[in-house]
Amino acid sequence: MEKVTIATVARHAGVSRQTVSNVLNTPDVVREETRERVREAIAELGYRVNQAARQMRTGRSRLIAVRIEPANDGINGSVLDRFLHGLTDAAESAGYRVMLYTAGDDAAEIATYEELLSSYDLDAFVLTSTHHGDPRTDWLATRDLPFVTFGRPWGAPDTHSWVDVDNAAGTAAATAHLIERGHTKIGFLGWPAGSGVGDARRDGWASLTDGPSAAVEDGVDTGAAAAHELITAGPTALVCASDSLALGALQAARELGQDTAVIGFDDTAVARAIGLTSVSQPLAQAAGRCMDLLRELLDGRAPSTPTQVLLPPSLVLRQTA
Amino acid sequence: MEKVTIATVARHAGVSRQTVSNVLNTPDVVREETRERVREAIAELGYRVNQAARQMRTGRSRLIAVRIEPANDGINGSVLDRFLHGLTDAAESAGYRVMLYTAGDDAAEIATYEELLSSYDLDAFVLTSTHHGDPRTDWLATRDLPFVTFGRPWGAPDTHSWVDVDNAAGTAAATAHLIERGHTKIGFLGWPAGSGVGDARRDGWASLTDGPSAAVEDGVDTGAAAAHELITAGPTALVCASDSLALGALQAARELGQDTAVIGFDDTAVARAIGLTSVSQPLAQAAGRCMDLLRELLDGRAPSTPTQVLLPPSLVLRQTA
DNA sequence: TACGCGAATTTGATCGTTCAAGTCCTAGGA
DNA sequence: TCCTAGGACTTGAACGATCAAATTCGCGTA
Repeated sequence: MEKVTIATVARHAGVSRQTVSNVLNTPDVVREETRERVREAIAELGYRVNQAARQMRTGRSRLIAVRIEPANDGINGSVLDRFLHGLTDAAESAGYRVMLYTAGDDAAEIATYEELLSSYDLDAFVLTSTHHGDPRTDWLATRDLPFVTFGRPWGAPDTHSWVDVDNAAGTAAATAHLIERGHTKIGFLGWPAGSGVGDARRDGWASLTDGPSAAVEDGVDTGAAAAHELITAGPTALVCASDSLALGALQAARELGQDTAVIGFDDTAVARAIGLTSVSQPLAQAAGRCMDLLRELLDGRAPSTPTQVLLPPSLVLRQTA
Repeated sequence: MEKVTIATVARHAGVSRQTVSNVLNTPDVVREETRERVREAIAELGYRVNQAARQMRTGRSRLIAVRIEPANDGINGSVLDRFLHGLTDAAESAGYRVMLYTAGDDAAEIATYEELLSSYDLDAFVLTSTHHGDPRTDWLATRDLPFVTFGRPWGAPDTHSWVDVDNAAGTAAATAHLIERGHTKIGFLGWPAGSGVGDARRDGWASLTDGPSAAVEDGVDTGAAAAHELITAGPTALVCASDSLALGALQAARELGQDTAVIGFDDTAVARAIGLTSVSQPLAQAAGRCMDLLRELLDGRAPSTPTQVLLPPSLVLRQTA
């Protein structure tokens, strides 16, 4: 079977190239009868738009770029994995495709933007792992390029659209659940102050109770050590900022012979494996919303002020709480 | 800054468009002096090839497609994640980019191939999760499309190039390590016969010893139950087909008050988190080799018979063995 | 001196689509 | 009857690269 182009379809339907193009891009300017005839021809011939040709003329590629990060060293792998899957899904149904790239640091990433834009005419970017003083958003914003971040702009004004998970709501839900179960002394095991995410997770817990708390770097061992001390202070339950810390807490409780209730964060594979109750981020949903925001930007129907979406996480109940 | 095309460069260097194109694609036909002059102009203007235009003429996109799977329900998340990262990296340094797609089943995936080929002129595919009677490889092979699988064609002849990890060598290394540590009665906890990967992992263990063994569906609970029985049969060490099973085995050993040595497979986040000794797949390396094979195919310098690459996994020693 | 040959470079056509500027046709108003 | 308006559709040009064929330029040889 030889190549089917817009000209083939046109000939087959007895119209001109442009009319076929119109059926595809601005169907309302074509008479209904003609439109149907062309659509039939398209279906019959199995015609598909050649993106390269379209792109050359319009300058748009229907491609979206996302950075894939090295597998997280810690316990929290596969969060990005799930987000990526959701994004690919959402992009597909919007007629877009996801392209991957890697970059060692922010500067390299910005260089990659230039490359992707000039070589591939990329339509938009989705940024993850936003952090304090992130130079990437500025770079993109200055050039008026469409982008959305998954993660809010920590410490910077909300000058662009973003989607994030409400971390505070997550730990608050966890704390509320423990209170409902009758716990009255609930501790918190988190990270050192300063990271936006970590602070929010602590705040959610602090909004409902005021038990003992500790702050350590993420890790199973650090978590175990801190939990050891914490538990001896008397709480019957611990809310943790990550599954790693929660795992450490469980180990500490076992060593101490205590039946401390423990709740983690991120609902990682580890949590599923060991039956750890954990706060789960709605990653597929977040990806979908990112795509929604991007489409608004790309279709030019974005509101004048950027949109911010904050999604509530859910609590996955298992054995540990 | 306005658009820099090949014509801009040509004007700047005082040559024709075609000469610039030659410098880019077949530098050896251009006189050295001219070549240098053109290269300087390219650098000075920051020129980059427009892939869409190139693609329209050549029919090649320098794009490679990989399917991103829904996050594995089990404990083994992030294996694909790491592979993807490696592939993106390798592709980048070969001048290619990775495009993602999703597909519910093999039929949907084949439909996606058609779409990707006709709309985006995809250059090649990397397939993961190969399985018995995989229709995808046949479809691609019949159409003479370049592809490589990560995972060998289970039960089918080696008619295409593939890269895989030597599962048997992995469990053999684990077993050898246990023997070296003085264990004489080493059991195996694996999956029901029939899956290529699972059988290979069992074979590796069986090649060095002949302790008791069990076969159950993957999972922490199923693993714990099976290990419970297995351990009472007397082995002082267990080689497991997955980290999930290994985790179950550890739980069983603890319940029984035994200090059974345990080794898992895949070196997942869980293993890292709980200190489980595990067999680690060289995913970045596998991705690199996949890309190597693809380049051979794409450059037309592939040997007449397809290449098969079998990579040895490594044993990551931690506390459990 | 003229000729032929190969290396180096240039010119024109082309890929498949969309944009911009036509053409054609019918209906309605003066 | 003629003119205009506007809806429906068509035509030519252009996007930026590469392919194929043509041209130019030395240089060795008859």
